Amino acid sequence: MTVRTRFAPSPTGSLHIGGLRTALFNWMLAKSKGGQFILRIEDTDQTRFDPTALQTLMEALRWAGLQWDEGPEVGGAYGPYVQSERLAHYQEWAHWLVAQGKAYKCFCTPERLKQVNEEKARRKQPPGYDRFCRNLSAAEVAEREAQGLPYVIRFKMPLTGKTVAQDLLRGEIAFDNSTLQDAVLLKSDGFPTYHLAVVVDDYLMKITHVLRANEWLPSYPLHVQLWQAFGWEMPVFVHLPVMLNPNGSGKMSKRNPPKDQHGNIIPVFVHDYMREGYLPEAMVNFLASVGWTFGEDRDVFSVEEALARFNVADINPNNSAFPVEKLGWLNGVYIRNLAVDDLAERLKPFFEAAGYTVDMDKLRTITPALQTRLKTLREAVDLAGFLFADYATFAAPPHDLLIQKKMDAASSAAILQKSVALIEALPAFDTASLLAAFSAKTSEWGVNNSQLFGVLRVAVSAQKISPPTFETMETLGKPETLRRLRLAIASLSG
RNA sequence: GGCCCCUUCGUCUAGCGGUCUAGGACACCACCCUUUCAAGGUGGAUACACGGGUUCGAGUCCCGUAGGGGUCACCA
Repeated sequence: MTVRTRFAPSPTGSLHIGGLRTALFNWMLAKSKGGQFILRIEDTDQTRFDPTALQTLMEALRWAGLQWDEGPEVGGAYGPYVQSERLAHYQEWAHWLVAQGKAYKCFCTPERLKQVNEEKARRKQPPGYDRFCRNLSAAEVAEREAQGLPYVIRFKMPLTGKTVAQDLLRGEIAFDNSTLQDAVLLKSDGFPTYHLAVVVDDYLMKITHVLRANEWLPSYPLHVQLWQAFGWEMPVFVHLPVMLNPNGSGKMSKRNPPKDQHGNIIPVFVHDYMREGYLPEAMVNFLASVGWTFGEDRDVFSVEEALARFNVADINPNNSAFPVEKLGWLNGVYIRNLAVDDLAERLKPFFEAAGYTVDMDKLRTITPALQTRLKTLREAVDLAGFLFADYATFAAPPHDLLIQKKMDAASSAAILQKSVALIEALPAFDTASLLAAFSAKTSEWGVNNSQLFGVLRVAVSAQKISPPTFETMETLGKPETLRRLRLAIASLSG
């Protein structure tokens, strides 16, 4: 039997980082077994539908390399893959359950439901539907239908006994049926709830393994009962651990975004990570290693290597804090492993997004210096954006930035004067030549490396932190370097 | 609160009854290197939640307790 897994998000907004991991595990299981990975869109809540979400979702999945074998834009033998286009199936099966006596029509209004719950709250009873319509006689039902009253279809949960659910990671989980509800299967607008749609579709689409967030565990017995009521053979269920806030205090939420130790907001959407310049390879490596381990004490691995040894049963069932710091480190590792030209190409759009016009020759010149300094691609803009700014707008840095430890304006200006002369006399203008020429002068000029290179750095970059000074100079070119040094001298003497 | 899940360093984790004086990684600290910032090198500190069992032997199995998390919609 070929393995078929699915990722079934609802298009209500951007893709959550946790959703991407759920998709990844599903994809890994299918791909590691030579099976199919299906994308299904669960848009059964008309009130929360976001028309832009589907595109965003597919973009994020493709960015991460999780191409689906069946689903929107690619089709497949079990379509359509959008639930709002499959209403007839859900209605058919919901009414089938009613005909079998396993579900019933409920005519209770939202107002009555609210009243029931308020009454229960007053008596300190747990909330829930009181099953009023479950006991309606055939005549009473017929009468309400004749009146044209709207209704929902509810599942007739067994009142006694236990529902035993199987989870691959946890074994058997038993629930007392008496604690379970008569859940709504079909809403009054004719749309199914998640519970009905997920069971019907997983069956119809021949899904063999359901990997979903463990938030679904509480409604799992309902699903088990549904599968049994239909008489269908269940897929294997795996409830995935949830990624919590970095401090472990709760789910990573969109409304209260988590913060790191510096008070910076930690993004929860995949698109935020794309925008910050995380590499998809690093992101996949990272997500795969939260809840699952490659083994051999290895933390850096390719997705192909992961596929070769992936086994769902090895997933760790306990929730985990979202290790952001590790993601940054991993992304840095992947950046450092990139070929220089590749990195330069990936960096280009980030400079452009910041409004700079990118000269690829310049970018390639400075890229090796940036490579060991980045955790994200976007950080390159803060570090080296000045290289791509219009030279005409360059303003000489202020004194206090220029003047290094144990130096003053006069000595700094003097050093810069000598530097101008040295560069002008230099036959070549590249990092190695500059380094050799300047290194030879420190003792003669009575300064140390830190002082000399420091004043030069600030003079050409106007930044205290920058890529290495001579790489920066080479990238700027000789005329611009000299111009900036003279500007600094003028600034110091002014 | 009811129900359900989970519990090894600050964090992600290895461990599936003896090889554990508990291994790796991130973060942290120190030192080295050094042109700022990084990267790199070396070293260091830090964990089996607690209490009972089972067993010759428990981080590993069982039961309690505690803690954390999830969930209680005509949302998914």
